[in-house]
Amino acid sequence: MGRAPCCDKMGLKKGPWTPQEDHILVSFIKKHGHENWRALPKQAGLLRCGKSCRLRWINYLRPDIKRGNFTFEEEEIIIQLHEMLGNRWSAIAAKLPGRTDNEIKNVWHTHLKKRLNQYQTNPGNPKSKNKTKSEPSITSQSSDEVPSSLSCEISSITDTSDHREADNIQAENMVVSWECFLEIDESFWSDNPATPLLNFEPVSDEVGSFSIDRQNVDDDSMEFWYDMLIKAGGEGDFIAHL
DNA sequence: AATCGGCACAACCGCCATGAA
DNA sequence: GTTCATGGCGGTTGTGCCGAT
Repeated sequence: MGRAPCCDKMGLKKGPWTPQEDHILVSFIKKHGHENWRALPKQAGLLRCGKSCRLRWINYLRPDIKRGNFTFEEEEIIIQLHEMLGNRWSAIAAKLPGRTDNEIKNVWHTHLKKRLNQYQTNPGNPKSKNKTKSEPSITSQSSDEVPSSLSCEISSITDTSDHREADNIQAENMVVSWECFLEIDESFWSDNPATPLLNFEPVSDEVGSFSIDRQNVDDDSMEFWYDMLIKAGGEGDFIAHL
């Protein structure tokens, strides 16, 4: 009921698009727009179904498509949005101008899922990612010493939640408390191998605190946990107080 | 040089939502 | 209210490329 017949049943072409077909499609859309995808291939003289034309245009031929590799910032945005939105690729794509849901889906399955697994299964290891200006950083006020205590300052809020805070508690151990409206699945805490290092005190899925014993946690793990906090809550810089 | 396996990505498939008739 | 056409979305597949053996 209501479903259009499949392309091959109508004797239409499938498979990779040729440059000639691309040219025909682009020229037609530039001239006439794409008000009716189903009628378009017939009017343009293409032996393709409307669905195929639409996909080709949206994922490849649109003039505002950004070609080339994803930047590190884009990948980080995808990871964060995926945590919030799940596999809603079109919603994620809407936040990344010039990128398509298909492209994001591909990059997720080929790169980012793996990277995320590495973070979670190996939090103590140095991350392979490159540092960028916009990333949170751990800084020590004395250049070559390991900080003995840390405070976390949340300087801004990046999502639409209108109420979120993270407080500083400066002590021997780092203690971070947060309050946000992102759902944090219970399994997140139990599945994470570094959890035993934490003194985790949940009040609810959304509110709680954890402390990290600096004696048992190296800098890379500290950074990992700070990243996790960023993903759950906000953004800012770690500042070490020696 | 040939083969194999993994990766990357374009394209397809099937389902759902929506709106018009 | 029902049926149908269409667009949109997420999952999956097909295929070419490239490095390892």
